[in-house]
Amino acid sequence: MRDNRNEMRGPNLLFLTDEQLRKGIEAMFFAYRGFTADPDRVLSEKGYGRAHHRAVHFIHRSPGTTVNNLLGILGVTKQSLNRVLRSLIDDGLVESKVGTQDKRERHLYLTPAGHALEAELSEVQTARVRSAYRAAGPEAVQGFRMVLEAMMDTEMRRYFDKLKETE
Amino acid sequence: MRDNRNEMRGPNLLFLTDEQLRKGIEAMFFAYRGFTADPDRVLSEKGYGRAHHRAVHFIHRSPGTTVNNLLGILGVTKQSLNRVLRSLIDDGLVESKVGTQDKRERHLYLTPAGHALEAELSEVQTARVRSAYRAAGPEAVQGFRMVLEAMMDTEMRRYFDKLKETE
DNA sequence: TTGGAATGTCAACAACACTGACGTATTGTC
DNA sequence: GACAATACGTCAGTGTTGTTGACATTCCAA
Repeated sequence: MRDNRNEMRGPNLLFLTDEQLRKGIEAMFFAYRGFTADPDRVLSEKGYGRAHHRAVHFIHRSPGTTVNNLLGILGVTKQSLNRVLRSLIDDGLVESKVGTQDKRERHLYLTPAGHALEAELSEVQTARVRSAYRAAGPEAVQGFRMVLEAMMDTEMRRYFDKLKETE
Repeated sequence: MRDNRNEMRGPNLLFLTDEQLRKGIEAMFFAYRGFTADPDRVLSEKGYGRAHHRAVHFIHRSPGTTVNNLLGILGVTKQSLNRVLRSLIDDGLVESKVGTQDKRERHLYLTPAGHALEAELSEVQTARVRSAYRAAGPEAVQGFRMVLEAMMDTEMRRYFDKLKETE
């Protein structure tokens, strides 16, 4: 059985009760739905899915990234990623260039059309996050980010920190 | 084009820059993966998926809830939910009782086996959230919750608040 | 009592993840 | 130069989870 008496250890641990934790879990569930709702709408109009969004986002973030690197970030199999990349390349949103040093690698870039889709997706998703940030205030946002980072797998945090370096 | 010059409106708006927002988006993505990783492992051992987890969670949370109510909370089609409920009922984890007042309704309850699975899933997921909360501290947790709530669709927040009433 | 609304079920299909196996080109090593 | 390892792509098969469409049952109100 889980320790359910954190309350008795002092008032500063009240935020660790099972009830608080469960509400955090539910908040995470509902919020993530909102988080993806707007991009999902845009994507489905164009016959794409969430997987395409993720690929486009991280290629935009790290232009020239290799397939292997993207695989690590997204945490899916190459077969799964390949299906998505295939359609993006065929539709002219992503360009795949053979590596100059290592010709086995493929470096991925967004085409102008790819940048347009990225901008559209980013637009609607950022709007919601911005609105949430504004409503909650700067200190809340800092706490939000701290909890999220602590919630990641260590391996994922490595990728996250790498992306953060552009800060 | 999005306004990219919030910095110029005063130092208190620095948290609303595009860069900050994008990092928030990525944090949300990576953190949600961690958030679901542990339950996913438990579920796949037993031949279930994330949808089963959600159903079990909310039936546990609101015993006797109807299919229709669950539909609203989960935001999927009834056909999709039905498949999940079907397997849970067949496996003896969930009981479906015909309503006494309105015989069209089915009221859902966890069986002892259902409660056991719920406890196991809750255990591993809560452990991660608890650890993240502990690492971030109470004020961060409060901010985390505020941002998440502001990020929900208004309709989802209604469900969330309803669940919160048991506080 | 009859027709419409609400509730739930069955069937078929699509998106997207997975495993496993294999092929090809390139790189690095012995 | 032979050979293993790496990077990428692909084919085939499977499973979960979402979708639409069709349909049975139950309730309620005209």
